[in-house]
Amino acid sequence: MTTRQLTPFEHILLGLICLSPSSGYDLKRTFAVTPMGVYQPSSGTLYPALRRLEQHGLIRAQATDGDGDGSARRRRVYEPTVAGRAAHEDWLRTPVDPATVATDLGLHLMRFVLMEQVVSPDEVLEFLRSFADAMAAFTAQLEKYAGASDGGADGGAGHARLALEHGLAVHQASLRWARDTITALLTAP
Amino acid sequence: MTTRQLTPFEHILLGLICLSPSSGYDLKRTFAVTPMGVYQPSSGTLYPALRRLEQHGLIRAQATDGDGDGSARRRRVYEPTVAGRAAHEDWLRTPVDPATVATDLGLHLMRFVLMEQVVSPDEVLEFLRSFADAMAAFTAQLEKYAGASDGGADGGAGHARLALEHGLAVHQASLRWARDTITALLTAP
DNA sequence: ATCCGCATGTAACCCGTTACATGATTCT
DNA sequence: AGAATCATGTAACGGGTTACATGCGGAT
Repeated sequence: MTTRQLTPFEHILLGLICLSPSSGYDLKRTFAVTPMGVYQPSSGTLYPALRRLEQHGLIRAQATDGDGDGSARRRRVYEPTVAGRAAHEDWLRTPVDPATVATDLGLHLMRFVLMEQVVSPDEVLEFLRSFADAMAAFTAQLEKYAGASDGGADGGAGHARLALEHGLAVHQASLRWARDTITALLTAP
Repeated sequence: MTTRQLTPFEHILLGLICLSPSSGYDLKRTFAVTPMGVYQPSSGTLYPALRRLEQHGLIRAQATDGDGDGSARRRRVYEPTVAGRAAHEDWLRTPVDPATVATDLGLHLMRFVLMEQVVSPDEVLEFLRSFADAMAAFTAQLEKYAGASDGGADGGAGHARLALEHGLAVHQASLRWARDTITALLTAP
């Protein structure tokens, strides 16, 4: 089986199911209630994605147990298979790609969240260090742009320049967070 | 004509063409060279999008002028039509939707960049104020989450909590930028 | 003469969005 | 009984990604 690689969304679903077995509706509520609710997957996105994960053999619907009484509401509660857990941990351990750290910022944060209690604290620190390095390189790149535009025709007060400073401020905040988090994880267990 | 509304990418292309007439390749280079190069549109994205804009009557290929000599390289340089400029300015003037300010952060920044010299300084300030208000509401929401998780089972040191603080830091930086930019635009012409 | 960069496209594939459809269960 | 919520789906549509195709111009 060629196992075409999963989409980010599928990876996140798999991760949430590894966290605790869930039905599609559970996952929907998770997105709705938690701070990651900035993204609200629709039924048309969610259920087909779960089916794909199932067909790849990464998750399995818990036997609703066709017990005699039909009282139980029709629910498909998924749990990870062995291959599913392995794929998820592989994903968590994927090295940080400096080229994607700015575009896929939220995805990296999701990885960090899902790493808890799955990979070792050392690996978490290694992840954060790579993340910080990539972010530092990115902000340096932006600063180079800013420096270059200093002698520009518009004197450097145009909207483009201001927007550049927004990017700089935001990513510097991200970088600062990463460094603070590293030290926080080092001092406190 | 029903004029189905444009995608964000199409809006940005239209805006760049309004800035200065460009060919597809010019636009590609623009994305490659400028700080917005975080997104690198492929040919398969760019050229069909330009054709769609053309079919909507928003841009028009400058007559390459079928002059006698075939020396000129085959290039399609687009310029905005009257309807195109109107659509672009309408887009720039679209009120800030608080619900999308966090998810479509980059898009709002692009709007700000393209506003320069197209809409009035007053409108720019109004945009920034709406943006700042929406961002303030968003950070307040995140702070509410953070406060609620204080008494959580994990004591509030888990990765989820840390990731929440990342979001808070980043969006607070964005908010600070908006406020600083407002005052900067007020003091300096 | 050849290779690399310019310049524009096309086609398959697939995922996400939107909207609609369908039942079962609990609440009032 | 009727409404709202739970719960899972399907179908059409459109756009982005990837990969491939093509042809001309200048450089070595």
